[in-house]
Amino acid sequence: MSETIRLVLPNGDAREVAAGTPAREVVASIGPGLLKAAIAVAVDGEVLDLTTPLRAGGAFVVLKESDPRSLAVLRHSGAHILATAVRRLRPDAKIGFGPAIADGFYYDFEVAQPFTPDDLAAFEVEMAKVAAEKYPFVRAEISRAEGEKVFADDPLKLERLAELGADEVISTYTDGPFTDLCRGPHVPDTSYLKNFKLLSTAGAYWRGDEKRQMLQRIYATAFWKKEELDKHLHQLEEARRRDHRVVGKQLDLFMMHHFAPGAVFWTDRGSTMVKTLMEFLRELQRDDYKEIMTPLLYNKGLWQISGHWDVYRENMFLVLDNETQEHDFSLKPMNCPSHHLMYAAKKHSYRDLPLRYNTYDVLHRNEVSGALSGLTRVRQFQQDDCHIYLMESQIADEVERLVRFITGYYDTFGLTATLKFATRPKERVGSDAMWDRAEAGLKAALDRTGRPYQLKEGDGAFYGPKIDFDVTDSIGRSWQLGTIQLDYSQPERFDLWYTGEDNTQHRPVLIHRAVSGSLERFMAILIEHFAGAFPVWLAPEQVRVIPIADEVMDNARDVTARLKAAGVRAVLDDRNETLNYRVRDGETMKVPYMAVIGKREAESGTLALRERGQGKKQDVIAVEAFIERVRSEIRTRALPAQATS
RNA sequence: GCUGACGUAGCUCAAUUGGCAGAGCACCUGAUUUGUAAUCAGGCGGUUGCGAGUUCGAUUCUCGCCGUCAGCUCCA
Repeated sequence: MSETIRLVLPNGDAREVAAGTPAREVVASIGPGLLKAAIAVAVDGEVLDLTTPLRAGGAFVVLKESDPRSLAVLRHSGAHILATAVRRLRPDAKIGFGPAIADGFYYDFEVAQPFTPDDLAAFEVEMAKVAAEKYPFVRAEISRAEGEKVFADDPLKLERLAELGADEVISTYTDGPFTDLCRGPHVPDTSYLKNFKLLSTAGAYWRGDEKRQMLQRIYATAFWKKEELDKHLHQLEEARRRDHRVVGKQLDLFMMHHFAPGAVFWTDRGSTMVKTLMEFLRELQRDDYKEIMTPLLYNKGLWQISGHWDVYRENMFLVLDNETQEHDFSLKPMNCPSHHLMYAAKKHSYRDLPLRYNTYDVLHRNEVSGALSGLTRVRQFQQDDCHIYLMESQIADEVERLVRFITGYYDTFGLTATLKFATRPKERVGSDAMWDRAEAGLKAALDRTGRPYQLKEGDGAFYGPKIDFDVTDSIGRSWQLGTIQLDYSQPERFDLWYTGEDNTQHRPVLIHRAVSGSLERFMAILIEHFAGAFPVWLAPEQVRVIPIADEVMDNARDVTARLKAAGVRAVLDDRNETLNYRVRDGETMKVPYMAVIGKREAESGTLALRERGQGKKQDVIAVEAFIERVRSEIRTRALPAQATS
């Protein structure tokens, strides 16, 4: 025990202390003020609490509130305090796991009676008491036998205990009446938890395994500062306010029906938007892509070749063949096999590569009922899908093009993309040499774009490496949208060839590419990203013409007709309602422009323009000038001046 | 699929311990002709998701089905 370890402080100073010295003493030796502010420490990046005996030396950093890692410590302690409170009020609760997660923490309990919202409120009050009682978090390192005694009544903990290796340290943390099997680290005492909120309760399988029992999970969050908590809660509120299911109804974009679960009914307004998105994509792909349309329903023979029949059948809608009385047919869940059939139907020259087939065909995937959610998780959807057949030597150029294409598309919506480069997984097909080439090709292409990207080792598809595009929306949420996947496997399964310069047959390489993911989900993201206040080019109704009184109706009709003739989606609001009523309705429907026409405007060939979100501010401008302005905004796909809320 | 909550007019929501199912908005009709976020009056609108059961009587209680929502990955 007389061994000493060496700790190097951020300023370069070093401390030699006896192994086993609690971190607290080291911090205190640096300065008493620092000890007060310290939440935890990190040794070579490993976060430890102040009571932990230091066993190894290394870079020594004291974590204060300002360090993001300390927030995870607070939240983890919050989970223990939650369990402490629950145990007081529901002594029968068996404890599961209670980790910190991205935006807060949770704790899983096994209880005979599920928690109610009233329970949650009571737990929250009790947690505040536990915090006020200021119990220190006391770490203890114990033997397996002791552990079995301490957790004799907690079968879930015993299960975890039994899994711990013989050489692992078994530690517990105690705050007042509650002891948990826990690796730590924790804040010094329960009073550190001041700003927290219990959010929701839901079932969660023990160990995430659907074969195991269902536990009751309580989700919560905590922050150091009240303002941060309030901001977080406000953002949750904002997300609810923008919920595409609510906004979609308000703006009359789509509906769902229980006779077609997981499928979307687009209204004329919603379908106008979807068509506008497709037109935009078509324009971008006009020159270099071949848009094709292929069948939706296929004999299982196709799926046996593709491998879907074995590994994906659960997710496919099987269709009964009336003649054989067998489920010999299936709606397609993906486009690639159909595209391969089309490719294979002809001889291809190397001169024709890269050959890019793109489509908007409808796909069906039989998601389990509990997975469905609004437009973001559906059973029937359209992908802006593309399959590119090319020579290996063309990969780098092609991928570079695709990255520019996809990020450029997102830029149009003001969505910021983060790239993730996913490399070979453990389970994979193909030789190492093939993977070396594929990964090198993708990487070279990525580097050439100059875009930063994250490396996700081992996260690739089984048939090839891929680039995923994560997009951040206007309120900071992240969505996985586009993907570029290299595939050496399907060209073999489908026995695809091209004739090379040397007049022999070669295997093409395949790239799968999607930009929006599904158009349905992309619509959901756009609705929430813009909170329904779409850019003019995308808005289902671009201009609403509002005549003040019947005497100017003819003029208003004429202006509407001129707008329509200029390609503007204009609607005449000739309802027998007050001006105020119609202006309010236009604002509620988030129409970008309202063109109000009274006697003065009709006589002078102008209109009084009211812009969405600009309140009373109004410009009186000539009709022609306005038409030009709107056309220009449509043509340039201009974004709203600010993210309208 | 599993756990829990929920399902009342087109929409948002009411309806005391089981006792005639309501309101606002929307829609229709009429009046009003409006200068920038809801004009007034009248009217239409429901097998309370569907189907059983208990009961004199069910929106309410029980069961089954359908659907919606949250969650079921973030490793003591």
